[in-house]
Parts: sequence; C-alpha cells; structure tokens
Amino acid sequence: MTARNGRPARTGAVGAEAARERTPGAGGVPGAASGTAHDDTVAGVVRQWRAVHPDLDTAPMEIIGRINRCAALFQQAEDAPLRRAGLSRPEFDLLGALRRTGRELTPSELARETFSSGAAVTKRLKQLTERGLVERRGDPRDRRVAHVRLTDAGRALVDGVLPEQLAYERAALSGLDGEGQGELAALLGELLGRLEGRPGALRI
Amino acid sequence: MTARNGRPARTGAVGAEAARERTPGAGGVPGAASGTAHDDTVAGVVRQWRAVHPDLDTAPMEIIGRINRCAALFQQAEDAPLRRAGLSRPEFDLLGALRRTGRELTPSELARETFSSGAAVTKRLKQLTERGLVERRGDPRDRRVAHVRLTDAGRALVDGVLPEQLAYERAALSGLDGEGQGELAALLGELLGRLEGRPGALRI
DNA sequence: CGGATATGCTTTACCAGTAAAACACCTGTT
DNA sequence: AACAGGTGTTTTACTGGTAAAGCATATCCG
Repeated sequence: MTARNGRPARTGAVGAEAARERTPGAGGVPGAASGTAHDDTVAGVVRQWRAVHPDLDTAPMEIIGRINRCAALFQQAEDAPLRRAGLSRPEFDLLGALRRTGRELTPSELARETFSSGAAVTKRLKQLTERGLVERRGDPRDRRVAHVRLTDAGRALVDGVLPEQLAYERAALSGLDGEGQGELAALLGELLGRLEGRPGALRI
Repeated sequence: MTARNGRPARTGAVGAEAARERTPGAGGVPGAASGTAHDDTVAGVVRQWRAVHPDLDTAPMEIIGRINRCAALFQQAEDAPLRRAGLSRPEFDLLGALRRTGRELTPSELARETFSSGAAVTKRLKQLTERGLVERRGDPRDRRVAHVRLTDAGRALVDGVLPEQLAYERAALSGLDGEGQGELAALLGELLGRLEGRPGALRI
C-alpha cells in the first residue's frame, strides 16, 4: 500500500494477530444456545497486549484488529470462486468496475475505481486484453487517452461469477442474524462515511 | 493471498469499489446534527450493481465491501507512524508478536502468529536480524529449530511505536461515539468468532 | 540399528505491485 | 507559431510476496 491507493495489504491490526491452535471440541465450554459462543483470535491478542502494557488503552484494537482479520478471512474465501473463473481479485475488480458503471472507462478512471496505481492498471489491462475480456479504443479527440470496455466474453464472465461471489459472501455472513447484519452495515457505513468524508482525517 | 495465509490483499468487496469524486460541500444535504451525515463509496458501488442487476441480493456487499474499505483506509493511516520508525507493517507484526507473547518464538510460530508464509518470515527475520532488532538462538535439543527473541533495541522500538499506533487508531475511530464503538466491536467479534470457529465454513 | 517418512526452515524462481522516470499528447500564453 | 507546463498512460528498476523444491534433522517402526 502506498499513499497513492487505499488497499489493504496486511492483516495487522496493530500487529494484532494470534493464530491460536484450534483444537476443535477441546477446552471450550460447549456453546450455549445463543450468544458469544466462540472466542476470536483478536480477543486473545488484545489480552496479550494488555498483560504486557496494562497502562495502554487497547480498545481500538478490538475494532481495527477485527476489521482487518475479517477482511483477511473474507478475501481468502472469495478467492476460491474467482480462481475457478481464472481471475485474480484485482482483475475481477477491474472487470467489475466496467460492468457496474455500464460504460467505457479510461485507465485512470479504472485506477480510481479500483484504488490501484495507474501502473498496476496498465499491467492488468494488458493481460485482460490478451485474454479477450476487455477491448481498448483510442480517443479521437485526445490521443493520449484510451477507452476500455468489456467484451461479450468479459461481460459474461463477470455476470457468471458475481452471483457465486454473493453466495459466498452470504454464507460467510450467516453467522450473524438479519438484525445483526443490518446493524453492522449501518455502523460500518457511518464509520466509513466519516473516514472518507474527511480526506485528511486519517493522515493526521 | 493464497490458501496458505489469511491476509487481505485487496479492497475488493465484490469488486465493489467506487472512488466517486469528492466534491466537498457540493451536492449533499448539509448533514443534520447527528446520524448518517456522509455517504460512503460502498453505498455508491452497491447502487451501481443494483441498477445493473436488480435481481441480485446485494446486501452482503454492504458489509463486506465496507469491511474491506475500512481495512484499506486504516492500514493506509497506520503505515505512516510505522514508516517513521523505519518499519513495514509485516515487520511490525513480527516484532509485535514477539513483544506481546513475551517469549521466544520459532519461525513457524511467528508465521502462525502473523499469518504469513514461512518463507516470508525467513526474509523478514533476515532483515530484522541485520538491523539488530531480533536475535536468533539455536535449539540444543532439536537443531532444526531456531528461537527468535527481541533485542533491547527491538523491544524499545515496539514499545515506542505502539502508543503512536494506538493514538492513530483512536483518532480514526473517533467518528463513532463510545456506544457505537462498543457495538461495532461486539458485532465484529461475534462474526469473527463464528468465522474462525468453523475452519471450513468459508471454503464451502 | 537403519531406512522411510515427517518436520522446521531456507532457497529458488517467479510474479504482481510500487515509485519514479519517460513518453506522448494537449492547452494556454505570448 | 512556439514553447512551457500539465495530463494520461506506459515503461523501468526494484521490492516483497508466494509456491515449490531443497536441506538438515528428528522420529517412527520393522
């Protein structure tokens, strides 16, 4: 990750990951009917930090660590259906941007839509073009710019993969009931809205 | 990201990113005193997908897209204090694992703790050793294994950076009030607990 | 004991991303 | 018209990750 784009590259929390050995069925109270049946790894990491630095307020880790860890697990899961379609996630992001906007996009627009660097978009476009999933067209007015669009094959690929992706995501979220999902979406939306609303807010 | 570790590499949601041009102060209802004052990019992306695929249930994107996007923004922010200390996030993760466990760890334990591949740990250890932040010691019983520990300098570095990290995180979360933060942490904890509790749940 | 197999770690070959420079083209100014 | 400077895209050099192969060592079992 650079200053230029906003992509998560690591799972880190605040260095906050513990992959405690899962010994399924051993050691835990067999979960009650409802409630917090399982313990997550982040809780363990935070506990460790608190033991070593009892004076520090570790509350932010409980959120940021979990967000990072969730993102990691989701992405791992989502990779599967994509790989089957022969796509990496960045490639799918690019195709998806074209599909959902429903129009041609220039490389720089694609970079903005996918939060990637221009150079990365260039590379991906090269491959996707070779595979016949996108096409490029020059701009007659301004010969610097290119216009990229999905081919029929590219469009079909996206439309084929998308429902699968969503099914995976739904399955991944099924640990939360409908109400919990709604609350979570709302809270994240509020947080994200404020983060994005003040572009400088994070750079301090 | 591979099957081997669980690190988020992209921001993707379901290819769900829109970097709508921020035209601050234009177009939006000037936010009411409280509530969802800002709109986030994920909402826009989901709207685009719904317009193109009205039949698809896009609800999962609202959560997963936001989790990914938040992770991206947080990590971007957290990179700053680390870079000042001359560390990358994976390096800090490794040092942090040693610090918070408070004991020597083997390379494979470090790989598990930081969700990285063994090869990546080897590389990082090489650099951190050269910089004098960690030390290695062979195991007399089993000469295959190494034991890694923080040097005084490494420990001091972690302890110096950690409060800064936490301050950044606290600032980043300040868009949410205390209650919201608590709820968010709880919801994420529940989701994450279930995701991690059933190792196969995500692979389907 | 001694070979087969497993384990811990490192090496190798490679790939995708980045930052910065390079390139090509446009636009405003004089 | 000519040039300075800006913008859109690609290229270059490099970095850090991965998968898979490669050692060295331990362990199992006849």
